[in-house]
Amino acid sequence: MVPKSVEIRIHDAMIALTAAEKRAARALLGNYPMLGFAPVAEFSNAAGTSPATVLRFVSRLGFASYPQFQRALRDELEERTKSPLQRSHEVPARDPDHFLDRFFDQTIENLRNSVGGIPLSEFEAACARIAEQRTACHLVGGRFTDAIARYMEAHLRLVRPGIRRLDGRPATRQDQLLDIKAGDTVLFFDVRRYDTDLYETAEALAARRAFPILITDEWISPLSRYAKIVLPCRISVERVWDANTVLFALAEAIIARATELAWSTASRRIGDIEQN
Amino acid sequence: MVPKSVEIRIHDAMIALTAAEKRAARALLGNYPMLGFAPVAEFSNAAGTSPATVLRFVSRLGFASYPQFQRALRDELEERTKSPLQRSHEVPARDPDHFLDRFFDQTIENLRNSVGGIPLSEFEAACARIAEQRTACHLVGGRFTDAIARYMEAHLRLVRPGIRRLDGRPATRQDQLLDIKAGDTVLFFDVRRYDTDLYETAEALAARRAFPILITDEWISPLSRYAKIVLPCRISVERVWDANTVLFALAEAIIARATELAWSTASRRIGDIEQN
DNA sequence: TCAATACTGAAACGTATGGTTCAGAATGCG
DNA sequence: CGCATTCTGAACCATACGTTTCAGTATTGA
Repeated sequence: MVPKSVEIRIHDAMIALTAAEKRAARALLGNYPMLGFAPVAEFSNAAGTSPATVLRFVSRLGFASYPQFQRALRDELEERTKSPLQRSHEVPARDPDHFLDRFFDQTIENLRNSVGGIPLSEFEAACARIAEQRTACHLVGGRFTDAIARYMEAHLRLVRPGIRRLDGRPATRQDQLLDIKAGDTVLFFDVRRYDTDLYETAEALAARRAFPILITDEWISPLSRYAKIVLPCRISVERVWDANTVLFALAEAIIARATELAWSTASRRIGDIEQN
Repeated sequence: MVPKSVEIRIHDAMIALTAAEKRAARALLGNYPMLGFAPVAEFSNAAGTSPATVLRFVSRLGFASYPQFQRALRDELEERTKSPLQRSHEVPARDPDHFLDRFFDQTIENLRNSVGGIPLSEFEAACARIAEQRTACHLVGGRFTDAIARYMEAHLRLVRPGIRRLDGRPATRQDQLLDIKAGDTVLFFDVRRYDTDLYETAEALAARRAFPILITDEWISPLSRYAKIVLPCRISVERVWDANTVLFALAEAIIARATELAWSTASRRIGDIEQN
């Protein structure tokens, strides 16, 4: 029988490990396999536990001694670097049908497909617009996507002044609309089970000559009617759930790109804040 | 000055090495860097020379001792595996250098790597715990991750009763702690620039016998000390930004799985809500 | 061919490292 | 709440490991 990979051994054993031993396991997985080449004392230090526990951990993995464990790591590493595809940090093959793996695979698939559906020029234009500081920038999300709007708000506030997030409640929204000026950028998140309230909001904004950008799903929110820029994402997962991870990823990409574009001011603001 | 790679040092030194030392050098280059992790005796054996020669060889490379040489190898390996390499299996991208594509590629890579680092048993245990309705479930996020906590809150509220999100401000947090009972689940999000406030919170919770679950980054928040379950994610993007998309994806996976597990009640609750 | 020099590995040494024990702390159960 | 059990790390021990020494061997130049 081929000896099992150390990584797999850890996963298998994980459930039976004690608290301190788990810390050791995590530390090792955290920078695998390098930490295993360190002396026990350093390992235990990095894991925040005692050398004794590390030794127990190693023995639970089925190794007779620490050196033997290290040798296994070395052999494994050798095996890996010799194999045709340099699969330096590949997923250890385990049950490919497990929920988590399937879910992540699907998410990855969505990300892939989404990239293709987003025109680069649109993406660039959106980022440029958001980095543009002469006009204010407003963020609006729906029931679930509001969280994404908040995330973006928290980041963009570091980058530039004039960031606002519109509150979710339709009642207060009317008031907030008053602050939006002609030329202001408004970034909408709207996905399936499209929010009908938003529809009115968008209409009002169009009348005010704002610049609406829409991030939506593959079925495209009716808001697109009013949007100057539309960025569609693939969100369905196995036809059961809709997953907003792709929206989130896109939000992060926009944040990152806008930060680049507005770097001259962003760096100053960030610097100021870090000092406190 | 940045320390030179060991490999380069060897090449530089090669010309000045003696015959037996060259054998050592070749052996090391021959299966680099694994042989360097072996004890001196084994190294010398593999190189067909004596331990003394290996030591001399190492010292010629400019290292003060064999352990120091090994540490350099480890650091180097670490550096290498952390860099954004291995993008062989990818979308036939149009402009592969464009920001958006690169960003998504990196995110995909992070998702891939993250799956490997999360033990299924831990993931399952966390979901089961969150689906468990006899105890309350509290969510806590940091500066940016608070948005993710909110997202999760919005979903889990549909699934089961007893969901609460702790407010970010340390002042109000004290009051909120009072509501947490022994056995309650507390889900923390904590990534780099770890929130020191959270640390105290976690300590207090541990004293109250709550059940802390931690979602963190590859460097593992110090909170892990108190956590019963730790789910680490890969978040670094090209060493410049940290991206929380993976955290978000994990949050969604947990939501989805917990929904499955608690389906009997979840379906009823969702049905009730949809009717309105 | 011989002498001077450099190289090499066997053996001896001291230390840092892995391993073990045990008392105290934490945990879980009745 | 208190007992039994398990877990944990401090202190200790044995030894394997890196290191040094030194005598023997090869190499080079005269």
